[in-house]
Amino acid sequence: MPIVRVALPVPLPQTFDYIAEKASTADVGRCVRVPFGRGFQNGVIVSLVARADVEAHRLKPVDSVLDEVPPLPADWLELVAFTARYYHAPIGEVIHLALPPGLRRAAAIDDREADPLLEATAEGRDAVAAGHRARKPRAIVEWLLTRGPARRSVLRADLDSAAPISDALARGWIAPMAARDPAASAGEQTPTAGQAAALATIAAGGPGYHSWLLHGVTGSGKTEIYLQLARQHLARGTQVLFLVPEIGLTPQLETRVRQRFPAATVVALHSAQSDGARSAGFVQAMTGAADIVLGTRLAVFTPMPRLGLILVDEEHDASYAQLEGVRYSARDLAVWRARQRDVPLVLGSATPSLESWQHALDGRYTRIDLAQRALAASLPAVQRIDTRLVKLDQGLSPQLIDAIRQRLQRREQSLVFLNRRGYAPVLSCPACGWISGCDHCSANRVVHLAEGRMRCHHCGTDGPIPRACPQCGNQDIHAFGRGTQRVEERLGELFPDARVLRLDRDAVRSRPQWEALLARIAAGDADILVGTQMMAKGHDFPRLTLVGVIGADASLHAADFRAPERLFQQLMQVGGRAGRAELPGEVLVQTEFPDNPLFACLVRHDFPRFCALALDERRRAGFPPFAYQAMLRADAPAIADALDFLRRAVEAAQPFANPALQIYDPVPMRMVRLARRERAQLLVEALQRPTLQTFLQAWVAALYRLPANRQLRWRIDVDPLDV
DNA sequence: AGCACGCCGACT
DNA sequence: GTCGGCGTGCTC
Repeated sequence: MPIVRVALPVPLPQTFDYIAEKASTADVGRCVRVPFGRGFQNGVIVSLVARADVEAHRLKPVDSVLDEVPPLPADWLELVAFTARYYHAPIGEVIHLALPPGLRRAAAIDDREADPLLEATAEGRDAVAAGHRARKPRAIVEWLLTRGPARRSVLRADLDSAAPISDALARGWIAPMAARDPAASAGEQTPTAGQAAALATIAAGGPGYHSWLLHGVTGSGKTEIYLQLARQHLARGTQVLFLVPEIGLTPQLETRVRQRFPAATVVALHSAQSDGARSAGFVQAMTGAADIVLGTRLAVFTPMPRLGLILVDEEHDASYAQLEGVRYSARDLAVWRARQRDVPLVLGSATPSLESWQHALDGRYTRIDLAQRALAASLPAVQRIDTRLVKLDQGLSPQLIDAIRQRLQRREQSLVFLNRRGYAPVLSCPACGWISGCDHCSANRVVHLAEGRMRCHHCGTDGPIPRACPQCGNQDIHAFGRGTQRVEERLGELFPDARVLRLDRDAVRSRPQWEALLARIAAGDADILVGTQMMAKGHDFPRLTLVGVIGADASLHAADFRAPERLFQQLMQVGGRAGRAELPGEVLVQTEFPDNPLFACLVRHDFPRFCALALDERRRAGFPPFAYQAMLRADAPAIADALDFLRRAVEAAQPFANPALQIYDPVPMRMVRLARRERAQLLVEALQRPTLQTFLQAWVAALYRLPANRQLRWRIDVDPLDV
């Protein structure tokens, strides 16, 4: 009697065996419905086994094998198994995360192409030539005749949304294209010398595994390189996986890819889309119908039978790391995946992560430096303003205010960059010392004057702004410090005729809102922008010539050893917004520490030098990438319980202790309290990855056996980014 | 995670 | 006398 091993979406570190009378090896990778406990669960058959790992009488029969969907391929199961093994997560949970919900339920899959590639027919041509009086359908034909075949969605987006596409189809003036060449490329740019050299180098690497680190400043044309590489691989008949940090912030990239490859089937995958859309895209990729999969970190789990190339844009971006639930880094998995499938991988960034940079120094990756900006613009002039020497006006130095004034006179745009939302980070009573702490977190509630609320940025709870001190009744309470709202307010007072626009998570809540604001900026309908880190991400602002950075010092001496890396990346990225084409840019950085080497590197745009300094520090301190870390985190309503669990975890580690492995003491987290729970953590470190992994495997198994209160939750974080 | 079983307070 | 609190234990 065949026995199948099934991964189920339960937080248990094991698989479950079932009897399946008619199962064969062909069913491995299929979704199944199985009885589990009281009810039923959907899972995936991961293997066929000769013997169950429990006594035979405990085995239950499979309820049903869902065979409308082709089974998930073996290489996909390997990827999922690797993820579970490396991140020490239950395999069922990894599958749960990697499979679209619709597919897990395995409803009938709609395989027909929802977005056909349309072309003008001979009849359509005649109708245009004859000047047929049906003006609107005729316009569609004319569009296709001038611009070439296009997807229905592209037509919809480009023409009047009410364009009668079905009418034109019914008239036979346009028709879905029968034969298509996915590599047909529209509007390809002639590569610059730098781009051509990069393309030649990568092409010389051949179709097998190779990791390339494409380092190019903002505007050096990395996207064009990605697209030309994609074209080369599409021409070979292979699929391209293109990972991006957040699709929400880069809507124009999806459009650009679709327009570049009108005949290719482009599938976008991200967590914000509907079940149906995600499942459809997943199946299209799995059957090989999709040519390009463009997606966020989730998309690394897309099965792709013809995979030929993996692209990871902005590889340093923190959003490749999933921080909740199963913790994984899509960038690191992409590297594993490229190796597994023996395909080339391109990691691109203007400011690569120190991990990737070091890999390039070690020769594991090959670095390609794209020096110039493609648009013949020079890099912005970066200057430090020593804030110890001047009087600040709501955080703004006289030099910055002057520079903004000059931009206003020249009708250019300025951006004040400040990584702090809200009006003021804390409200406080000078009489009794009361401060606006959050009841659920060890953080302060931030004043949001625009909304008239006090809000905790960690747990989201909010309340009205008190008029008097809740503790002593003093009416004279003050908002200390400043956030984007306060700077926006002050700039409005300083420059009453200027149009000041604030761009932060509070002002931009949705993608349409963001696009509307971007359009406003592009139209020149704003003079001064006040923005947080969301302004650092790749957008072009043609009239922006000044970036003022205020409040950068906070990250300079933060406890997190990665803070300077993030700061430098952020400042380089946001600085890259200044100056385009014919207008030179200027960046003014306000700091009390102008002598910090980080700023010296920034002034010279010397990313390699910054990396050398930062890596040297990391090496001497024994931090990643020169050590491998895992963090055990526990949280409970009371810190004592979290710490107690971690202490017992340390004891449980003793049998597997290894002199090459360092287990640190449990400590409360920097922000102990978050959303009514108190948190502690325990760091484990080794100089070699296998040392750490061998230990973790044994230790995590022991942790599952540790008795723990139901209130207590724990998780392991391999290669943690926040230490 | 669910969802059972299993022993101690206020209720028809 | 029961209905129900959430403390442990299991799920092939």
